[in-house]
Amino acid sequence: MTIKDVAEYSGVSISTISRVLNNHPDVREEVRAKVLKAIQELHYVPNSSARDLVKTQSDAIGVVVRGVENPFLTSVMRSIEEAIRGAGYTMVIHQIGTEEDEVAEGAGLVRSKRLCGLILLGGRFDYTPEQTATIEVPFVCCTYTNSFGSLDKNAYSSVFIDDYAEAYKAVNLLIEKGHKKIAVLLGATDDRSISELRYKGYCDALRDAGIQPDQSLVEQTGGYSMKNAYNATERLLARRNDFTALFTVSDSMGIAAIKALHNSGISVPRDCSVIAIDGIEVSKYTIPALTTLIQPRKPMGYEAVRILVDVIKGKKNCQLRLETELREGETVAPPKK
Amino acid sequence: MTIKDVAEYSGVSISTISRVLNNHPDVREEVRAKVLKAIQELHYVPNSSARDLVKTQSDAIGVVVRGVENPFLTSVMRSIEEAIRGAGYTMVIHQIGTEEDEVAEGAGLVRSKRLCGLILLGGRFDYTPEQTATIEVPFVCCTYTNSFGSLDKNAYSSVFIDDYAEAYKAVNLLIEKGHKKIAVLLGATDDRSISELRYKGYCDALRDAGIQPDQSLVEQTGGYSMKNAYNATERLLARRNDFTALFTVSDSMGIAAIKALHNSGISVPRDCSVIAIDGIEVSKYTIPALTTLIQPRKPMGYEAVRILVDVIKGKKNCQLRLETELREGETVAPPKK
DNA sequence: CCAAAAACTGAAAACGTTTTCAGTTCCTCT
DNA sequence: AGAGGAACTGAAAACGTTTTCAGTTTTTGG
Repeated sequence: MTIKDVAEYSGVSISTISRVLNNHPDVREEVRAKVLKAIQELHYVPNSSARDLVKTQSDAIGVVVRGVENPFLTSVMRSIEEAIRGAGYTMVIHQIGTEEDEVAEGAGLVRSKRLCGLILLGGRFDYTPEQTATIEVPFVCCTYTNSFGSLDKNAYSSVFIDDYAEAYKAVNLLIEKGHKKIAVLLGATDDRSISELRYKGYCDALRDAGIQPDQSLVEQTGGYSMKNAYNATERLLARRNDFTALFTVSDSMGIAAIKALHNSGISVPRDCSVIAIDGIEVSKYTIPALTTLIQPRKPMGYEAVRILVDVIKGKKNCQLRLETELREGETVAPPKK
Repeated sequence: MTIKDVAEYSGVSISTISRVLNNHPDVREEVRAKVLKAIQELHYVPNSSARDLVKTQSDAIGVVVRGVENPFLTSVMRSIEEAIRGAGYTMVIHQIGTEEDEVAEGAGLVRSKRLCGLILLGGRFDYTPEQTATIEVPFVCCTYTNSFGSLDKNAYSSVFIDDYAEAYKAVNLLIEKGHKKIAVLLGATDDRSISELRYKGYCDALRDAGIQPDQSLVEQTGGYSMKNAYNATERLLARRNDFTALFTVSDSMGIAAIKALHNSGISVPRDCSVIAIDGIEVSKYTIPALTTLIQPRKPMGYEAVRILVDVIKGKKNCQLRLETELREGETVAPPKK
């Protein structure tokens, strides 16, 4: 069942069928109707391989995602899929492990699958111009800080939150409640810029409040899994048990930390407040419900795709910063005195 | 950069390059080495559109997933992606809404993207022979009961758990602890077979213990979201508040139900025990940790892909039943007095 | 009513592979 | 040394589209 069959069936040439399929204006309304009817009746479906071949590009958008163990990213992925499908494209997905591969794998995908665009989801983003040049199609970096450092703004697009400012906001909220000994759970050591920036936000919030940051209140989880966060909290507790509040860089980490605190007989928020960043669904239903800065997951995905499609269609690259919104849960309270 | 360039560069014909690329035996070792070197040096990447066109099939496996709001499915999806990538295929993903579309959308995908196989993830599975015939490639149904009813066993493959037996197991566990008034939270009304079968398992477990099932202890959530489950629990509580245990058909629902119970002043497990089916990561870290029957998520995804690839390569269809494993959490206790 | 423009249509080339078929070269065995 | 076969290679067709270019029909304006 090819375009040729449709042509014969409806008594016009192959070219006309193709024109109808691609909404070219040069087709008489009458002919168009006839062709559409034929397509219907024959249950014809165009062969996208053939189309891609001549167009030298497919309608597939690649999504390279790093750190799928974080449910927050899964959630963004879902909205990306919706948006991609809504825009008439196809989504090809690719999870990756270590960060270094990210660009390289993405570039490989683009070349072999003739992708028309790429979304890099979940990693840091401070690639070199050489690295980004290997990606030959428009791409959007989604979630997490955009480090504008080495790259020409017009070379890429991104949708992101300001990790520094959001961390500052979260920690400041704890300070406003009266907390002074505030611990922090940072992510993997390999996602430099995110942890670095959020750590910087944490430190600056403390300093601006006249509190000297204390290294022994800082713990690296070494990965975004809940298990890692649980263990990190135990390490932290083994070292210090006098902090009255804890800031974690993801909701998952926050939930695991609360469990670890609980298992050590520390009640949240009575003995220790907890605040996180992400705003995943489940953290509304934990006991106590997590207080967190909600990242706009849906908009993040939608905007990433919208921007990508725009750039594919010829518009300029663009960088979009989104803001979090506080969701007051039940894990933040003033410190006991 | 095409195969032609590689041919010229290495001084052999196009056909030979193709043979090297496809590991045909008829190439002298010396020539093969020369060609591979050329490919390396030119950074040649084959154009899969062209390849797919002549092969009349791509290397893409479609995954049609229904009910992504359930984190359990997301988790299976991840293992599917890993397996697909590991087997050298590409994953094309497609979320769908209502069940009726499932087969139709899948079939459409197959035809237009020339998929070489399909995985139907998360829905019930009692399609008619006519429906399945529209899918022209091998496919595997993954997760949830296989209703062998109308279909020839050789027409499809599946990886599933026995919803009836697992529900029976869960409820029986509560009965063994001494519970008699056991409520149940069922899923959406439109996923007939799953809810039906799990409901049947629930009823039979009760009857076998000499307890008459009671309609007023049964509540439909009308969807797998946590919000739905929370609301359903409130409806249930408005009607009855004398049940001592609750069985929910997913972990997410269990977590939301516990929150609803908690907010009504009912403590789990002191006043009410809860057991669920799924075994997602986060339910280990809730307070209290959820007692649940773990579905083997990783094996489920891996096996689905393994079977699919086998069938693509010519093996017979196969139906694989997996078993759950109990994870003792902190939400099940004997009833008060 | 004619010329020119506009609207529409078809033939054929092109996209980059795989694969068949027909060689050609190189062994191996008598 | 020559025949027969094995091993290897290349030319060309085919896959199903899109698109260019040229041709035909229809419409418009004078």
